[in-house]
This record gives sequence, structure tokens and C-alpha cells, in this order.
Amino acid sequence: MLCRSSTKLLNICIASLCRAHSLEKAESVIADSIRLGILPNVVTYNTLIDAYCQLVGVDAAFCVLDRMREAGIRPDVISYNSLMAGAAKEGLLPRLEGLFDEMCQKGINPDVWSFNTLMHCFFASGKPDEATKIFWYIMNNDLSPSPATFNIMINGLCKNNYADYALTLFWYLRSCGFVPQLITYNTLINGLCKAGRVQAAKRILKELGESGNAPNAITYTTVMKCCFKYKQFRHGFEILLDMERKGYTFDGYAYCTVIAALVKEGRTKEATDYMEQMMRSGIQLDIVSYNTLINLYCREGNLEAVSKLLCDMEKRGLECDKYTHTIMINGLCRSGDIKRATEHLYSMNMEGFDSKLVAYNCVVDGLGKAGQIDHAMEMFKSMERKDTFTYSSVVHNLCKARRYSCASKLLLSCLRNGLKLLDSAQQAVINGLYSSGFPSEAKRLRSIIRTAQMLRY
DNA sequence: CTAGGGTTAG
Repeated sequence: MLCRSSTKLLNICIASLCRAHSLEKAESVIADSIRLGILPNVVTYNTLIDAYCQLVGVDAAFCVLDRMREAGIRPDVISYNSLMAGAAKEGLLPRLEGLFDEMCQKGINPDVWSFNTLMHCFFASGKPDEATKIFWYIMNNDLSPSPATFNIMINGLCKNNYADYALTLFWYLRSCGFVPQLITYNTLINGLCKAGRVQAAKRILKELGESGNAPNAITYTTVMKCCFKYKQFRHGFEILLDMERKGYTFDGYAYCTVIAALVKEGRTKEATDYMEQMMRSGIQLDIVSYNTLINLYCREGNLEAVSKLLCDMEKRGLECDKYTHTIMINGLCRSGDIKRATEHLYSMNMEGFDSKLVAYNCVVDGLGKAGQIDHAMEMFKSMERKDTFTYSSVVHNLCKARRYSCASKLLLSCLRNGLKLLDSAQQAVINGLYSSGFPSEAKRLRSIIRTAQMLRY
């Protein structure tokens, strides 16, 4: 009895240390307890597994599973769920599936959270079909879906470009008696706005109002961003005013949404006003806020103010992320300093950032704009990943350099691969072929573009 | 464990 209540105390202590990110201290407390004869139980180890997943990684957490077995304690469904959540967080789908199989083999029955995590990871890995199978497996086998099951499903469908299915599913589930949470409404409204389904988003917003839930700061920011996306600036500003009145501008989300939207429009003066308003209200800047402001200063060509912000960040112990670097590279390109932009891009390579696609696109485009089409093509060929921006930029700049035949070949290969380029880039090729004395090639290209469009829809 | 803000559009 004494021992059991001591272990309970130990677990409270370990949980608290883990929350404070003090893993070493937690380990030493466990070691001391064992010496005193107070043995950790399954809860102690599960707490540790969860903490290692969040603070170190799934590999480190897996070592705890081994230690647990050595101590003669059988891992349970929570141990495995924590490990799977850790794998999901790192995007390790095969690892997660392995853990799921291992759990089943050891006779531990997966619960709804095991399935939720599996579903979430399938969606995050761009496998909506697999995720959907899991969802219907939960539903058809009556594995008592949790509210999060529905939220993960609706969010996953939206993030994988199936906002329409998400909407249909929402109404279907409603008809079965499912009661959406605020988070469900927010998820769906965001997905519909991003998919351009503004009318449907408004309908869900109305539904939210009638559901008895009060819209929160997230609802407001989501709708406000949608207004800016569709150029309804006045309506957007009204929403911000409303948020200020309701006390929903306690963090940088709302202000950064407005500032970024204005910068995109080239309205840097107004953006600066909002920036000052944000600073006056004493909001602690986070990395996203810094990036938003650095982008604003880059647009204004105020590189001095950019350096000042970077110094601030360093003092606060905030590290630049891939967005910071990309924003700076883009800013350097805009100011015509392609050399420094290229150097910055290579320093990003050295530091081992995983996704540099946008940064490369900026430099390739910058080189083209600066008339260095050969350098642009060289960099283009060296890129391991390319997207519609890469091709649109290169095609456009080839046209600018009057290399219509080369541009046309590249455009045709994109069409064959089902990649849609910006209309302006396609038009530039057609116009170029016409004006340089190849009207029949231009006509042929136009008809191929039309066919590709028809096949897409 | 599931919802909102930041980068490229020539």
C-alpha cells in the first residue's frame, strides 16, 4: 500500500518535470526512487515515452520501451499510442505502421486513438485514400469514434484538396446526429475558404452561429484572411476592429494576417501603420511575426531595419527558419543583389534546411529578371525539386530572352506531365511564337493547351 | 494527439 501511493507520488513528480522539459532531472529522480525501493510502473514509463517523443524524438522514446520491458513491465496501448504520435509528428509513416503491427502482434488491442493517429499520419503523408479507409473502418466496426476522429477526417480531407468531400461528410454526419465542435466548424470554414468555396464557408459560418457555439479568435482570423484573399479589404478591416473590441488581438495572428495581406498588395504604408499598432499593444513577437515584419521591410527596401530585427531575434534567442531565409533571399533579389541572394541560398544549403524550393524559385526568377538567363537555366537544371512556380518563371524568362523554341519545348513537357503553368507564362510563349514568325507553331501550341485544359476537368 | 498568422505569382 505504501509502495503504491509512493509510486503515485513519483508519477506526479515525473509528469511535472517532463512538463518543465527537465528530462535529465526526471531520469535522476527515477534512479533515486529505485534505490529507495519505489519502483516505476507503466504510468511512469508512459509519461517518459510521451516526453521523449515531444522533446527528443521517437528513437529516444523507443529506448524507454526497451527499458520498460527489461524492468518487467508490459507496455500497454498508451505506450504504443504515444510512440505512434511521436512517429506521426516526425512524418515517419512506415515507422508508425510498424508500431501499429507490432502492437497488434503483441496482443495489445489498438483503441480509437491508435486509429486516429494512423489516420492523421496517412493524411499528412498525402494518402487520403488510406486515411479514409481507416475512418470507415472505425465507423463500421463501432470503435466509438471520438470527436477528434471527425475533426482529423474533415481537416485531412481539406488539406488534401477534398474540401467538397469534407463538406458532404459534414452534412451526412450531422444527419446521423453528430454534434460538431467549434474546432470542427473552424476547420471546415478554413478548408472551404482556401478552396475558394466562399458561399459554402458562409453557410457553415451561419450554421456555427446557430449551433450555440461562440466564434473565437481562430474563427475571426480565418474569415478575415478569406476576405483579404478575395480582395474584400474593407470587410477584412471591419473584422479586425471587431476582434480588437472583443479582445481577440492578444497575439500576433490577427495583425500579421492583415500586414501580410497589405504587403502582398504593395500597400506598405498601411501595413506599417498596423505594425506600429501591433508593437504599441505590447504583443511578444514570435518567429512568424518577425518574418512578417522582415518581409514588410524587405518590400520597402529598408535593409537597415531588417538587420535590426535580426539582431532583436538573436537577442531573444529566436532562430531564423526557412521562411526567414526565403524572405531575405527574395528581398535581395528584389533589390537587384542577385550575388548576395545566391550566396544566401548556398548558406541555406550548408545549414541543411530541408525545403529550399521557394528560395530556389526566387533566385532562378531573380537571375532571369536580371537578364542572366544562362545562369538561371543552369540553376534550374540543378534543382532536384521543381513546381509550377519554377516552370512558370523559367518559361516566362526564356520568352523575355526571345528563346521561344526552348520555352515552347519546356511548356509542352509540362503539359504532358499534367503540370499547370501560370496563364501569363503560357500566353507569353504563344505571343512570342507569333511575333517571331512561327504562327503555325503558335496555333498548334494553343490547341494543345486547350486539350490539356479539357482533360483536366 | 484535431482548428487561425509568415516566403515565390514574373
